[in-house]
Amino acid sequence: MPGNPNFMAGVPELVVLRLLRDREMYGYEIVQAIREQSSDVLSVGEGVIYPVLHALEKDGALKSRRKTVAGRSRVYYVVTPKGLKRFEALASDWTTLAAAIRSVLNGGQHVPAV
Amino acid sequence: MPGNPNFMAGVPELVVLRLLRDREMYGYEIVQAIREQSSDVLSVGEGVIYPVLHALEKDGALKSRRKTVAGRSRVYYVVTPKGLKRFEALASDWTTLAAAIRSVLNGGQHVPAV
DNA sequence: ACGACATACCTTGGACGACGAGGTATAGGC
DNA sequence: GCCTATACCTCGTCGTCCAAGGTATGTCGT
Repeated sequence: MPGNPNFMAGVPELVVLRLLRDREMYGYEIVQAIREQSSDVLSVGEGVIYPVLHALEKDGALKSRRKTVAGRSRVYYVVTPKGLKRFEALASDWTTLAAAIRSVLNGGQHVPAV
Repeated sequence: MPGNPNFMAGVPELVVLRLLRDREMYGYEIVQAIREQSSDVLSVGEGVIYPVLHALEKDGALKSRRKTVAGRSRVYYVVTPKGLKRFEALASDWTTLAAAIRSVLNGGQHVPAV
């Protein structure tokens, strides 16, 4: 059957998990944090982030709670242990992948470990 | 309208152009070269490569010629100047992107320009 | 001679992620 | 009162990737 885990996909998910690993955040905040922390290179809009958050929560990787701050109702997310494991797996995959591509770009030589 | 250039896409294209920059190659050979040069991390099958080759040729980034080697009929591809420019643009984009993601993974510090 | 395998090309159908656009609601500044 | 920013969300679309399958021909073992 067709429809395989696209080897390139899942970057938004990875980034979201990374941000939430540090502290609890809400969707709107995450969108801007990604923009800022990547110096505007990554522009992952709300149309991407909210579905990712919902999917991660449904999967048990995140937990949410409503909080009202400064008269604003927000949905804050925190990473669960399961989410942390998932982050570590994704981060590892990404590192391997990026190294492999770099390796090809450099002419097929082996890239020495850091 | 929806349907934007997916910011993550184009890795197969990038890799194909990189390989062909060194020497002319044919599809079947490219598939295996990617596997080997990436130590099996990148497994980009024929179903990906052939369409990419056709699209690049149609775009004027590659030129093909049939050649028969050792009783085998093959379609060899070479990069055109246009293809070279395209490769350089893609490679630059990829480098920027990978740095941005790495930056976020490392905690949002600024990555100095290359 | 014949089957099995590797080489070499190609197309099709579909899954999935990413995306822009749009829709709702409230708070604060002018 | 109005506009903008904040904050949430969903829908439809689209591009990309992918496995599976199909064709053809050369080589090797038996």
